[in-house]
Amino acid sequence: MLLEAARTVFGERGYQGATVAAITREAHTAHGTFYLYFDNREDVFLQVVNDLLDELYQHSFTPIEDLPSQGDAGMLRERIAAFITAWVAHGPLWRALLEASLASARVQARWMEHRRRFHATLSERLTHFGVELGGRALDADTAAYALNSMLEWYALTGTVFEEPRALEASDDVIDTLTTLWMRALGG
Amino acid sequence: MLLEAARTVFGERGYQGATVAAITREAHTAHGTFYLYFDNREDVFLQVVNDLLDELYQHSFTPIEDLPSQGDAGMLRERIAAFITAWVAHGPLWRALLEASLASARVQARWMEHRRRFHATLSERLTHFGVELGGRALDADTAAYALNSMLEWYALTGTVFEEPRALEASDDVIDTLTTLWMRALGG
Amino acid sequence: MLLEAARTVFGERGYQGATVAAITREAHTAHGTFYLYFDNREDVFLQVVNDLLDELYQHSFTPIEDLPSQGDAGMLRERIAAFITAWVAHGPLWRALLEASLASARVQARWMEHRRRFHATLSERLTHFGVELGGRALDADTAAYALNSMLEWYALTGTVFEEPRALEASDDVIDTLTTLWMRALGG
Amino acid sequence: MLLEAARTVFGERGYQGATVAAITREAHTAHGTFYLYFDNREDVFLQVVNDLLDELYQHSFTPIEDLPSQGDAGMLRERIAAFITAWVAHGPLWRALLEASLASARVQARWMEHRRRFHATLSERLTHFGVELGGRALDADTAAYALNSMLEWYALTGTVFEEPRALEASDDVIDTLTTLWMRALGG
DNA sequence: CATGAATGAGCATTCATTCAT
DNA sequence: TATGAATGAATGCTCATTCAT
Repeated sequence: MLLEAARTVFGERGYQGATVAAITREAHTAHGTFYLYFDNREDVFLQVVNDLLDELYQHSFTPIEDLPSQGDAGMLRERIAAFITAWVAHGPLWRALLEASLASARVQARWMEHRRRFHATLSERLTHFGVELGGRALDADTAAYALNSMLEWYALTGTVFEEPRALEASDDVIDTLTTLWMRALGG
Repeated sequence: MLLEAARTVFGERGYQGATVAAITREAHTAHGTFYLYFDNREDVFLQVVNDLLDELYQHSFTPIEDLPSQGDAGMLRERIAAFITAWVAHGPLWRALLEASLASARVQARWMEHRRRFHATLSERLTHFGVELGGRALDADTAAYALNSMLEWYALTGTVFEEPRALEASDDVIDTLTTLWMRALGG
Repeated sequence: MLLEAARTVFGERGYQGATVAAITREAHTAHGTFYLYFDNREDVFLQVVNDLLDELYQHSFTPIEDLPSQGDAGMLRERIAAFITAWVAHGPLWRALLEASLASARVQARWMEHRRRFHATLSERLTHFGVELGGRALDADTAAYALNSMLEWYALTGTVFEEPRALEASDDVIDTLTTLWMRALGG
Repeated sequence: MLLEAARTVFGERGYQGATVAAITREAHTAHGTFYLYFDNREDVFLQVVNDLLDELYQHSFTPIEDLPSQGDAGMLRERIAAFITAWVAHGPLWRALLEASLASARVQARWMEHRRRFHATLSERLTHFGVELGGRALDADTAAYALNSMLEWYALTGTVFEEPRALEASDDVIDTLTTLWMRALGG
């Protein structure tokens, strides 16, 4: 099937390297068949990453119910573990997503939709629990954005830049990231 | 001069969009002249970003002498401000760097060299000051990597994804990022 | 019905622009169904224009019984009006006919058959009434061909080239064309 | 040279049939060389027909100084002969022009510019000499347009539709066309 | 050192036509 | 009769790279 073939090829050759010819070759179909199902590479890529984005941002990171404290750090740890694991599991495709986001405004927009929804949720939580910065209130939006950036880039650089450290979701890594979050939020 | 022209063009059109023809046009030289000085686009790009990387990782972020505490948070704040400012100042070129890193292993390697040297320094500091996680020692490498990821991705997404939040280095943003660092490090 | 759909599509998109897919889409039939009824685009176009050509050359321009004179210019005027009106009524299809005639020898041949029959009739009339040129006899064939060319191209350019002048069959236009004919024929 | 090769190929294969590959093959150059000199087929065609259009409408048909009368029909005859000869000489290219005008708005516009300038000149002449229609003034614009249409379509159909009658500019043909003009104008 | 014309491989896209169901 | 998925040839266009001058 073409969608699966596309997924394979995007994983193997990235976004720019995935030609329509390569996809149809992988799928054992004629070149023209591709255009029966997709408008172009951008279109097929959007279909490929759509599920992935849903899984990452909706399933693995549902709203945090309670401000994490030293006591119930367990829930936060779980989310972080799920997030990192999801990235590690589909590394090559995330790399392709990054590439595609630099080449296609539509792909970028799709990704950003998901990210923003997640930030909004997170920011809301931080605001609700009144995280403080010294005496002043911590800018919840910025904090949410920054903490998410930490996870995202940690995960992305693992595959994208082949940083061995970030290539697997070991317990030590999860522990450290969780602790950083907890402390940053004043837990 | 060709190198300057290349810098301009990479800034305007990104890495993939920067053709040799565009660079020579900008430099008012003949197309063939390009190949007297550079092997190809990858080569010229490496020369263009070299200075930038030096500036970012060596100048703006020299080793931190003391573990930041609430009292002398000033120094940390300064470094963070310098880091973010450096990214914001050359946004389009960093975007091009990201693009290039996905297309060229050599560009990626060059960037990673700089990053790793910085991580090593930071990790060393954290180890030296014995940052603790609960009773166990915090994994200094991972923590250094994660905290830097936070800054880097915060800065990158500003230009790359046109996230308005991260497009300027406002005082509020610097404050928040500094606080997150301080707390994460147990300050 | 496919034939009607084809007529619509040829009118809307011209000959070259009318794809088999567009015709079957318009007809709400499957793509393959087209080939049950027609060999290809040329074939269906021939069927579409056949009626049109009959109408134009046989109905609107039946033989002229008498040499027009200033007195009974009425009949000639009527024919000319009918001819111009027929072209104006189906402008887009005539445009398609012109296109098709340049792409397909068979379409061209079909059109020419009709034109030649008309010319023959007209030429015969001119010969019969002994139209003279100075002292010598006017070349009836050439005259018939030229006068018909005048009308045809006047009508065609209206739609084909969007010459506003020739887009409607106003009384003034008909008058002028009639007068030119009458005088040319020595009436 | 590419322009000459293009001219040859347009003559041999028409507008639609003239692929860039055919032109470069004829010119013994690489495919890409074409795009060094032209933007696309439309562009090269415009350059090919530009001279032709100038020649036809400016040189062969300069303004008529005096209303032709039976006496000085010579000048009118000369113009008509020149016009018909010009068409006959480059038949295949005019055919291509007709094709191109149906496919490209820019080509059409270029042709129409020339035609309109010619019509304006002719119409002006007719007005100046006060050609009359019965008692009323003949619509000079329409008459000029129609008489030109006669010549144009006579000439075009010769090559385009391989009407043997119109394939050469014989004396008899020129005589007849001249007479038709003279009479139509009331000479 | 500098030029810029020429190259040609590479890729996306369209569409008439076929054929198994 | 009708379907519509599949085919693959054909074509336009880009651009890194070479090389004779």
